[in-house]
Amino acid sequence: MTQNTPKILVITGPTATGKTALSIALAQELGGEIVSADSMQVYRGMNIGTAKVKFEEMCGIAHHMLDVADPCEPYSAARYVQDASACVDGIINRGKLPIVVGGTGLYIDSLISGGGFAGGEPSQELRQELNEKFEQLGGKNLLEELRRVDPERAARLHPSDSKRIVRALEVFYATGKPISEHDEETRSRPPRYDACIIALSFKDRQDLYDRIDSRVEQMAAVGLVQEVEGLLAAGLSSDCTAMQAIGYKEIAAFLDGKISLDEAIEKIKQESRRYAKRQLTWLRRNPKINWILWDKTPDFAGARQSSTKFLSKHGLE
RNA sequence: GCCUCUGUAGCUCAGUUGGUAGAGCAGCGGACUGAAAAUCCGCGUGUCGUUGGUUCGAUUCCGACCGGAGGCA
Repeated sequence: MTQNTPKILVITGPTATGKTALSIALAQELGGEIVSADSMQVYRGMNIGTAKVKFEEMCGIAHHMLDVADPCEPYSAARYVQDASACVDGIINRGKLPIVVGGTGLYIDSLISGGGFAGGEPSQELRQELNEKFEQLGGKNLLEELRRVDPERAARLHPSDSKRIVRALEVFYATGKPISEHDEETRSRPPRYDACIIALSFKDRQDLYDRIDSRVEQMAAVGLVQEVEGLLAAGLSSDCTAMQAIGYKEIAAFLDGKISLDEAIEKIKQESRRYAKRQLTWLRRNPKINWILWDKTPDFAGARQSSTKFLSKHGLE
């Protein structure tokens, strides 16, 4: 890492662990601005179901990377890196501390690491063509096709992993270069930022799950159904990326008469718990993370103290 | 009170003509580089209600008891 790699603070962790509240407290204390790292909070109008910070809660702290896309347009990790790095650089130029906060691990890692993504703008036509081919010929055959041009990547993928097989082929056909080669090259570049990463979670998994469950109840109580209704009325359809969001697809199924509201809410809770588990799996492999583990309930005063400690250890503040 | 059915994994249940058991869902672990709140992979976690009896051996057969459901009174 070179001497002048800009330093940033990252606050992450699974859903419903208090990232928003801690980030605002730290931004006030340290003179920071917040850059969201959440793949669903980028969409306008998706507020309740994504637990987006409310204006009153911001306490005057500048927030970036919220509401930057229309729910019907496809957003992506690559676009995120482009947009968010511009925000981070702007904050640094203003002499303030960038605080990246969110739970989308791929977005955060991609932002910090120096590499870009393979190929240029992905072609929707090519991708759709490959998706159809996957449907028709099956994963085994497509994986074989990939093996001929990129044996290294093919060896790592399971025949059922449609998204990754399709993407790997897409990159090869668009650029003539195997994605594995590209990834190797990009991984060796120096990181874009020198990040002090703090992750929040609970000591006891059950406490995390209880909190997720009650937050979902809250969302339902303050109008999640109406929010989804409004989005659907405005033209959001199930093939939009935004409709992959937990909370939205289930309520849409309810509004469609496929399941009851109770079933939808139970499903949202369960999917959120599973999502939190996947987030933990992602985070646990990163040895650089400084963990703050809540005992039953968040202790923000204590968290601010340990955060300051982590930051100074990192040469920040 | 009597009769019938029932009790097996967290849940719903299958099964063993007697050799200590397996599915789905839930759960847990993992992967992840332009869809990532997506996508994908792996893993049975068990006093077979309790207690006696028969048996080399009982979750399985028999008895009693306890819990649950239904029926007759």
